[in-house]
Amino acid sequence: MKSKRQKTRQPSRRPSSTSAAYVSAIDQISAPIPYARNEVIFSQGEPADYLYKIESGCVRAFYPLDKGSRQVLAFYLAGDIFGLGAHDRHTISSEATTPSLIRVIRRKVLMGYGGDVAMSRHLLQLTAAELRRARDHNLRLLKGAQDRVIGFLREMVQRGQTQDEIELLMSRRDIADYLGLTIETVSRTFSRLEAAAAISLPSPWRIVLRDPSALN
Amino acid sequence: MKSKRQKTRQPSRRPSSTSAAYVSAIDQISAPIPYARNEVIFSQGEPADYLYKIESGCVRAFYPLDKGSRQVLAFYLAGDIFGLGAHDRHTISSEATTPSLIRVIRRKVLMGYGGDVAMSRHLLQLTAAELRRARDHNLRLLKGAQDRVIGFLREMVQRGQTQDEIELLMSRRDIADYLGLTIETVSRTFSRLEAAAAISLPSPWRIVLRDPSALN
DNA sequence: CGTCACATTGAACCTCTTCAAGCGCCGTGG
DNA sequence: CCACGGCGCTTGAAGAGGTTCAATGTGACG
Repeated sequence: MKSKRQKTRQPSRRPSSTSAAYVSAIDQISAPIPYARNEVIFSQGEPADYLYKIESGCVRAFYPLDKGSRQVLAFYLAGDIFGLGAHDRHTISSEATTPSLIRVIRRKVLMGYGGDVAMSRHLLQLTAAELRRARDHNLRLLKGAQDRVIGFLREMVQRGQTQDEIELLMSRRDIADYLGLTIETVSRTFSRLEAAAAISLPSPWRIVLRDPSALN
Repeated sequence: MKSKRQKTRQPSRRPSSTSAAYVSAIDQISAPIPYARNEVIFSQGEPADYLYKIESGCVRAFYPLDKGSRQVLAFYLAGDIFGLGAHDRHTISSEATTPSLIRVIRRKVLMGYGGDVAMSRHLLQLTAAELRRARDHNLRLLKGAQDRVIGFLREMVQRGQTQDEIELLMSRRDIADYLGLTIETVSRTFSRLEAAAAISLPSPWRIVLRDPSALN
């Protein structure tokens, strides 16, 4: 079903050690596929044959827990690559939190058939970056509810495009499952931050940073 | 300084996808160095030129927080390799929790000068394994105190050699900083598990699993 | 216009933290 | 050799913070 993509390969570019060439290579050997809200991208236990790059939208990576609850490990936004960290089969699941465009790339195509050195290193760097983000998130889970929410907002600001406004592409449940809180606590904390004039919420999915310094 | 080791290569084994060849290579190009209790192995911000493999003992990897407190991200035991996940400089610190023997290996030696494909992949697998453990730990931090402690015990059993007995190579403070609890809560939880006949504590650093099924 | 999913707000409960004291081990020094 | 002092572990009681249960509010869509 996806055989014709295979032949679209890099003609004359030699593999440099920078990441730029590979990022563009990913763009060239794949087409964006639309995913609906809450649509499954891959599930725990499935063969990890593909990598994914987000064109637009947002994805949650999570462990499914018993009876519908889940622990969200990470959010991926436009430009992010995910699906790493699996040897053979995926150990986590992932779904779109909002309608998204996502590029799907076969691992084997990326690696070349024999295994390309520079691409290996690139994947290693990406995985190492994931590791650092997972560790940072560990830190966040130790603090109180307010600090977790603030940390989340700062992460969104840092990774988003805008400086003083955040477009939340995920639900309160997603945020709560990410921060290890209940949706009630998340909502209450938002309200408290608004009362403290640190932020304002024109709508539940739009957050304006009124006093960015108050988030420290 | 490392020229003569290079020729010590596996004679007739072709670079298979298993790790065995590289693990033994690590053992051959390094000698164990003794570290004292609480001795610093590397600190946040230092150049990440080396990898480390534990011969015996235990190491804590952690983020230093303000005023002496710290978040322990992982423990490394005999056989484990650590120092991964850094591009250029270490983002975490690490210290021995107990007198330990640790092999120190230059990254560049491992990688060969041009970059060895299979070794790249091996490091990628190790980093991916670290990522999975960091994510598992994330999960653990969401549960209640008793589940965190039980999860810790199960991890120690799984990674240790013995089946029904655990030799704790780290202090209560290390455990508490790892689980995001206070030392009081850790101690209380141990006592409660002992009262419930799930474990027994002949000494503070020795735990006997009396009822392994009770840890589920 | 009604329904449904999601977000917000309130009050009681529960768990973990905090503060404080007591215990046991081991090394040092008289 | 014994006494002392320090460090780490244990245990107890009060307090804070988050969860739980419950009700209300609000926007999207048929």
